[in-house]
Amino acid sequence: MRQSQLFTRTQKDAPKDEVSINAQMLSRGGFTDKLMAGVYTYLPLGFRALKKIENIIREEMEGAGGQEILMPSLQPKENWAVTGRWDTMDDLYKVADKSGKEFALGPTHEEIVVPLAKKFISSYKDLPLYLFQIQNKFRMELRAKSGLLRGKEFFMKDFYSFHKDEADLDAYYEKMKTVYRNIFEKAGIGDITYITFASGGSFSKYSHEFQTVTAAGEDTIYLCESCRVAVNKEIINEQNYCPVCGNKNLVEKRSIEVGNIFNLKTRFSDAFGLSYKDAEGRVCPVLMGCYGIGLGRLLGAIIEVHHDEKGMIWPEQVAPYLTHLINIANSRSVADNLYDELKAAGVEVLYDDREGKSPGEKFADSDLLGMPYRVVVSEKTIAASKYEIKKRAEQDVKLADKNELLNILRQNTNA
RNA sequence: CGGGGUAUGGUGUAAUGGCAGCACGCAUGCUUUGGGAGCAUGUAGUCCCAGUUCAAAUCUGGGUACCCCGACCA
Repeated sequence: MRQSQLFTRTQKDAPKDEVSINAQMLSRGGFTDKLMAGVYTYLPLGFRALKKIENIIREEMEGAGGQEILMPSLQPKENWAVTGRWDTMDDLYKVADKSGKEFALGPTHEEIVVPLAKKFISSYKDLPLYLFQIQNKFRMELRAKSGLLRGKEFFMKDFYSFHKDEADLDAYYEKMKTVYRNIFEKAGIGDITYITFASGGSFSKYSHEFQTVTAAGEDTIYLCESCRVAVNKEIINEQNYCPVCGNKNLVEKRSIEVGNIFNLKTRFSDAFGLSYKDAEGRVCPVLMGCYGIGLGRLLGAIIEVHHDEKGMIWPEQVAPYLTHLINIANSRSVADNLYDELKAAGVEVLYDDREGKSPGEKFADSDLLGMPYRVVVSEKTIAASKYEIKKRAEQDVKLADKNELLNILRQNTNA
């Protein structure tokens, strides 16, 4: 992408109504635009990062046997009346049409996916079944805050598993813990994201959250540093020691909940009468698990964790572009050629081809936007027949000829 | 939903009752090019509705929006 053609430009100052690091940097970098409190537009750079996250998640969900579907956001009241959540879920957006018929804007999709599954599940041979979607959710947050971390409309992956018995559900639930670990590892926050025991509701002792430790978090967890698991503050009164090793010396940390997995058992299949016939012809309830990740929140969490005073520092797998190519030479011809060659080699590159900008301004923009690699073409590099390459996260600058450059960038290209 | 705060060009800000100013951005021209360039000429603003006053960005009332703390948060 030629930066001279890019829809957005950077801003020197953050808008005064954004306080959180992620919102300030996303706004300054032109990654997102706030429409209203808790509701953001993803602009080209932000949308690319979101898509990178989406692709990581999709790959892992498909690897876990998930089949992707897309369910509606506009949902009939009747489905929510069946589970009782029309009246009890107080962050449910309710809308009505001209005739007075009422609808919910989906905050989650158990009320839709269970009746849907009922149309196709009738035998033990149909189980297990794994369905997921990546889609906008709506929740009436009375106090949206912290940029992308808590919104009224947000992009979420929700995954639902259907099982014939508890053993199968439990085994799959354990498997999903590993799948989730992989996702957060790829997203660049694996080392500071901890599986956390949280309230399990009425059907199981615990649910499990994936909590990323950062001062910007709004959750409080108690971490067992040796087991690398945590306990959410919400259950610390019942569970004040490590559930794995019994350690009582837990360390209090602030954290962001980037994922949650939940054992639903028969909570929703009972409500909708979702059952199957076993090999003996007996009617049995289907057991369910659900597994969520907020993509926007994850994106915000990545920035909260990976930034410095100059800007964002994107992990390679979620960066909008791998490389930021900057021309500060008098002519664009050398940089133009390199841009074409990088693209031809499959390297994702944002090319600062803008005229009339000072080098300082281009470097400052590059630091703000935070692509993993910066490649500079200048009079000095042209004279040396080299290119300058620098990692955003590191100070060292090195000169490389074209082959070296392509090798470095290619080995980080997952194309 | 309780409490607190804020609202001035696209962004950040100044002006406490008396000419709405500055910086960045943007536009045009010339110069400039390794860490947020220079000069010149332009562009663009007082959240909304009432009220007080000779006069309101400024005072009063109402509304709206946004931010922060708390509550809430399958």
